Amino acid sequence: MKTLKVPEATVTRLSIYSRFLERLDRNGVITVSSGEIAEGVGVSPAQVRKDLAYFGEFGTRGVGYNVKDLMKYTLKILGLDQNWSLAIVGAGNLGFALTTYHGFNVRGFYISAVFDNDPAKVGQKIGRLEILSMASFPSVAQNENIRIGIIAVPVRSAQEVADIMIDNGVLAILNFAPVPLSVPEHIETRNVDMSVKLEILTFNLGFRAAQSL
Amino acid sequence: MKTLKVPEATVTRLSIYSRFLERLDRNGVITVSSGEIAEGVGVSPAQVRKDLAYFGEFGTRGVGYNVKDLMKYTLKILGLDQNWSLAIVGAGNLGFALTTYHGFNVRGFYISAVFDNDPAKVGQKIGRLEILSMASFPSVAQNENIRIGIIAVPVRSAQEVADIMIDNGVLAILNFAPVPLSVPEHIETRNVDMSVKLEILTFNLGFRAAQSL
DNA sequence: TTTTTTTAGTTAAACGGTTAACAACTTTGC
DNA sequence: GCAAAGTTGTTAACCGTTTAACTAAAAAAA
Repeated sequence: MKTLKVPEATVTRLSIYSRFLERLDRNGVITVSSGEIAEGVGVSPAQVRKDLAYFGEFGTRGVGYNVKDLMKYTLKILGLDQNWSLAIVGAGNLGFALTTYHGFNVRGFYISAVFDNDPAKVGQKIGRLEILSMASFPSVAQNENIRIGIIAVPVRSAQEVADIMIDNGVLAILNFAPVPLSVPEHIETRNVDMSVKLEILTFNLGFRAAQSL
Repeated sequence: MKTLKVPEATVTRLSIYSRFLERLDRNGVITVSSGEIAEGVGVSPAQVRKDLAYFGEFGTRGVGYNVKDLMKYTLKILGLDQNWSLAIVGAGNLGFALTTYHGFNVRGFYISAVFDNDPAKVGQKIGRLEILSMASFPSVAQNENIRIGIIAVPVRSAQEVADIMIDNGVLAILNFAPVPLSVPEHIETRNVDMSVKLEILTFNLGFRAAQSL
């Protein structure tokens, strides 16, 4: 099979296009051009076409793209034509927010379980979910077929949690702890580092100020 | 002044180096080499040296870098040698989590105020902070010298909130709503899109599965 | 004191992603 | 039915980042 390498930036944009297409579809839009998508999400039309070209031909020359079709294609490409069981580890404020975050539940993701090792938290409920002890992670992960884990624990526990996840069949980890995880090659991880983004902002504020001296 | 263009990826890594250096410093490490930093954060030694070279010469050949000094330099470069007043708008679960998130308070950031327009929330407290109505944003932003805003409201309100922030002197916005903000050129914005990261994971899971067929 | 080892800083090459131009195709208007 | 306008898919040039190799300098060893 031809191994076409898709830039991660393309996947990121694809996710954004997909969301934009959902919005268009909800608004009853039938057809959209690369230029309109570009305008809507803040990139160039060429970029939109190039990104889509990695995966096939979805449009009609002279016409554009059928919104509903392209939306379905993008969801399929992103692996969102199936449901993914998530487990969140860490039921602090962030874990709580993630568990109740509606954005996850609308695009193929389903939070199956929430774990925390604080005895004071175990047994409490977040919505429909009871906070479970990490001791039950293996059985729950198996029963619920959990392939994706979300880490919302402090830095000091993050690696340990990742190891447990991986030992129990988790293939991909979204890590909110500001520390790089050490994982086997076949495990996918991405960090959501809010502080880094914030520091890019302060860098730019200071840098610009310095340049305008 | 010579306008050296620093790649955003470099700034991102600088933030990560900086945090790693803090950890080394806490552990009493005096000197560190580019190779050790690289090892610690998962990049190449050449990358570390190249990144630092954008800003000056901080090391000693044959020796390495003084941890404390390099830590201070990176903090300075990132604009973290001063305190930044933040305002969070949106006191839902995410806003609550961000307000209580300790990671922000340790690196030059200080949350000065939390806003929400839900009358049921206004007046309630999150730790030391009372949730304020958006009506008070202008005066508070001025009094507290707020230059950075964090948006933790639903998509439908995000742009409106951004506009209010910008009208009241905010120069940089960290946006947690999964929608691109439309802002004047001189305003810095970055999105923290948790769903996009999650969808990169599912893409990679599916993509790899397809390739191994 | 000289040589070897270590490591930063610099330069150039390789790589990858973005941009822009163009060819192919569809629809619309005349 | 033909020409013009619109829009995609593709190719190639451009640009920027990363990687790697090299040079310079310091420390350690001989």
